[in-house]
Amino acid sequence: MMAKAATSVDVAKLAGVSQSAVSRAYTPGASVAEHTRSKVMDAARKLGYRPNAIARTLITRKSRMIAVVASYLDNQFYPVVIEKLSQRFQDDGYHVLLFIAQARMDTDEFLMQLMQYHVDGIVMLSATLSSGLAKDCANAGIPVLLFNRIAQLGGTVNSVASDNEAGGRMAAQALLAAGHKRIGYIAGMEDSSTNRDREAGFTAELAVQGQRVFARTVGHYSFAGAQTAARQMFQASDATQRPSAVFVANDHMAISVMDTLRGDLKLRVPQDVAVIGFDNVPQAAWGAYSLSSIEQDAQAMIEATVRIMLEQISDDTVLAQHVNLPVRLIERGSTGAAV
Amino acid sequence: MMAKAATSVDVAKLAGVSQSAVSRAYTPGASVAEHTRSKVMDAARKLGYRPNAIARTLITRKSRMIAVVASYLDNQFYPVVIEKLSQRFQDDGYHVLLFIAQARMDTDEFLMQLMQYHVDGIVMLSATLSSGLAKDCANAGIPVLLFNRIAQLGGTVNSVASDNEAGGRMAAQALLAAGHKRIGYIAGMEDSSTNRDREAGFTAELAVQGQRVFARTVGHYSFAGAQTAARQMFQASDATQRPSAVFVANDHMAISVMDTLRGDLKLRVPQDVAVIGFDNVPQAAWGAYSLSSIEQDAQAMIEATVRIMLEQISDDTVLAQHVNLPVRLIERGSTGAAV
DNA sequence: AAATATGATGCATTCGTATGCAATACAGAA
DNA sequence: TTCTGTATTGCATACGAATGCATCATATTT
Repeated sequence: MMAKAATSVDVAKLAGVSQSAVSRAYTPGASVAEHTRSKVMDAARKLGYRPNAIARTLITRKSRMIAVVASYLDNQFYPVVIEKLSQRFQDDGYHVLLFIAQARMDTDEFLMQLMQYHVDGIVMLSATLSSGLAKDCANAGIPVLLFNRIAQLGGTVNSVASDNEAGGRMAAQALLAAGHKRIGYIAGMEDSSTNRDREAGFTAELAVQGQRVFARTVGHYSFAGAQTAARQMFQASDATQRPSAVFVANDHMAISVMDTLRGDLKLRVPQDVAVIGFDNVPQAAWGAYSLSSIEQDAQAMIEATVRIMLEQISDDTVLAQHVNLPVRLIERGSTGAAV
Repeated sequence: MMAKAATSVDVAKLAGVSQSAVSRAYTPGASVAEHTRSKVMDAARKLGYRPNAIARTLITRKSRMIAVVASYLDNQFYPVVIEKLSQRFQDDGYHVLLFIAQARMDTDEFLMQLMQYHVDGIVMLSATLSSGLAKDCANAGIPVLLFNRIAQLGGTVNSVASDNEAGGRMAAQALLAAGHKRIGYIAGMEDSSTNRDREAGFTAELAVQGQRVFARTVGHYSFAGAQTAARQMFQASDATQRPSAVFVANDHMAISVMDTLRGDLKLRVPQDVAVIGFDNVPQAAWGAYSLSSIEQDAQAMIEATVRIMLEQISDDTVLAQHVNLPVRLIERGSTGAAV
């Protein structure tokens, strides 16, 4: 057993043609007679031949592999995106090399390894990459795309994101329209572009209506961090000392906030505190939460991502693109809307 | 721009040595003088040289890539596993090629593509593979491991799973101990080994105590399917006509069941119906659900998976292994336990 | 029938690295 | 000093498929 796999030479021999003919039989658009092609395919079938993608990559310099870099998959937004993104790439004949960025390891170091595999492109779902590495990728002709965040790295890096600022404004409008006067904000990571933009839109819209953020704490986009942030914000026993509504920078944290409000602090949602999140992850629709949220159009983001990557792979003179997609308010029970 | 990457030949030229010397400088344990190695490394640094993993794979026949096949990432059990599994493989210098099995495509066809990439091993997180393909993999010397399911494919395929039968028994014991007399079961996929074993253990333990399953519906491991299954099972308005407790084949469905019980059917958990799930996904601990569950030791499963894969990669005479790990009951509010 | 265009095929080379083998250098031993 | 052993090094080749170029066969045109 463990018979060494058949090569194009073996197939050629059996089919009575040259190795080139075999190669051409597998190359769409190549110049081969239908007659020869079928001879090749017959021989290939008999031998169980499959072209060796590694050897092909070596000479064509296209691996048809896309690296996808993610960090925490706790936040359900990412698994959903990874699943759909993989499917879309697969539909176009690309394969996804998944890299989980770990806090304890050097992301740059790992990306260098990916470059050794000659990936055709890199999609960064979470961690950002250093400007030095961005330059390396540009030099190597490997397109890079930041998903759900904005590039602060000059013109070589693409980005696909939602209109987070507009989303922040929508969240403010929803809470203001419900008559809230004391509105809090629980931030994600201070230095992330999503947090910055969501907060900017949010405070700007509050200002339009003559309000300011009543309270602000930081949850670092983590479940545990959000719990702490919620406790800090709502510790006051006097109801007038705490917000009557809160905008949480993403759903992942918002769910943690709701649990904390109800469980630890014995506050009702939405009667005592209205909560609105961002992303519209699947769990936001779960009955126990019925979380109002600003929906990101994940499907559109994915389509844009795939389109841009394929464009840049096929033509490396295409300039970096920055896509900003519209978001949408989904009102549910957590802001007092009819469920 | 887009300078073609430096090759070992370029480095050799600059360092004044042969290409072989460069190769050896990067091969642990190869015969190179320290003097030459440092000359090579200096030159490599100047040129930004990185060994080409593709070319290396072609000749060594080891890609250091592991294919991970998953299907639905909705069930949070899988994202968690994928995240940790990727990290563990990364720690050992392996890279994960992720394949999302889609219902509409032929999984076998896709796996053939993976084999073209000369992956060193395949981990199947969900979809099973055909016996024909299993044989192909064995012939090609590619170890295959079924994660969270048992192989029904003879001796060539490894598997790592939990003791699902014991888990089913634990679930039954927990509900019986609470005094329930009408106990239902909501099944996953009828033909999956997990469903089969969990149900077998569950009904066996009920039988020991002189009970039978009071009602049974099928949720197919999907969120929507579980909703339907719950409605069917609990439609009776007369409380004595419906179960007072239900074991749901996994947490993903159990959460859907709880939502349906509370939202649609206006039943309280655990007062009207006790619910217990399987997997102990992160969401089971969320305050709004506080779902009792049979915990799978994901970390141990991952360790076993990595260990087996690495063993088989380094020595293809190692026989297929079947690991069955113990599970543990986690009692929470949904079965009336103190929260 | 001769001239030209078109399609099909094979030859030889290439991609970048690893490795068996022979050659060399240098050490210590006799 | 000469010989034997060991550590380095370079040469040449292999991995498996793609492709430019030349060749040859067939179809079309005049």
